[in-house]
Amino acid sequence: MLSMKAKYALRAVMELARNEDRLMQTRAIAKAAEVPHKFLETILTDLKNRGVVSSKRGVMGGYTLSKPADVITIGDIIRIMDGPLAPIRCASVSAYQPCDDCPDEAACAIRDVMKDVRIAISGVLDQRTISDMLSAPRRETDSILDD
Amino acid sequence: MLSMKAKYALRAVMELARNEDRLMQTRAIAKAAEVPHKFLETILTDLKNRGVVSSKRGVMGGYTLSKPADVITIGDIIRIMDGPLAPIRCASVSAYQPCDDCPDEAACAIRDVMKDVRIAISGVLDQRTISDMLSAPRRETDSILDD
DNA sequence: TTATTCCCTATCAGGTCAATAGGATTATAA
DNA sequence: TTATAATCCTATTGACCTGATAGGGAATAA
Repeated sequence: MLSMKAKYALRAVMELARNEDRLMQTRAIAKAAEVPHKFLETILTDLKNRGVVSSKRGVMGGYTLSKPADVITIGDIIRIMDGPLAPIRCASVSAYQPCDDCPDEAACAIRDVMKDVRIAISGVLDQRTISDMLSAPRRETDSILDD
Repeated sequence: MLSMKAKYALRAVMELARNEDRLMQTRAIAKAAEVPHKFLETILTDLKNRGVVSSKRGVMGGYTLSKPADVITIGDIIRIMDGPLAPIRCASVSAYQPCDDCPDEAACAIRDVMKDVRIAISGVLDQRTISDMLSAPRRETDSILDD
């Protein structure tokens, strides 16, 4: 599940990317990205703590991306907001933790499948960068697969 | 995120699959699958309403799968327990719903990526069946991709 | 007719999510 | 040096979701 927070963060970062290196104030970002202003502040704090954006305080202050938009992936942003991509902790690399009700992890078929799901998800989200999203080439990916 | 409920459901269905066509009581399933008994009852009710299992009441009653284990996919079970696989409703086929804060869905890059994620997830979960999980061939799928 | 088993409704505590409030701190411009 | 504009910090809120249990009703085999 993609949280509101992650969705907002993606929109905010895209907005910053559109503004190149110019500082942008929270009010302006909030308006452009349609994110509640106070909520956006907490989001930007998280992004700052994880090195995605930089800030400058005081009059004429604001936020910028701290690295080029083409090295920031969608996966980066979503991990910061929502945590690991893996559907279950025991299938996670960065946040591995065993299930406390699992008698034999090595033989767990569920974990096995979820590892593949994790790979599938990160395969998509770590390929796409913020700059990819800005110059989104309309693809026709409607498939027969259900969800 | 895979909920406890979905995880329990998978284990329960696997247990029923191991028992072939024999009726199995909730207590036995709960013990074998290590699922809290009362919680399991609600899970089995859901599975029954969606045609995955059948039940018989009274003395000597119990549950069985209502179709062969090799036509029940992991995706089936997870959808019943946790809802659509898509990370966001606007990217869902079976449960599509527009974001109420989206000015132009056709131009939404986020939706575009999430559609690909949905395809990636269902690509994994709809290929694996319950019987696949029982005869799990230990694969070496540890990858470099992070999560 | 009784023991066993599934079935139904209701409830619960704890946690997470989305969002806001209210002000402290810092920096610029006048 | 002061007014102002901005980020930053702490705390709180209501609504909803999750995992789980309680208590009994209804069917059925022995």
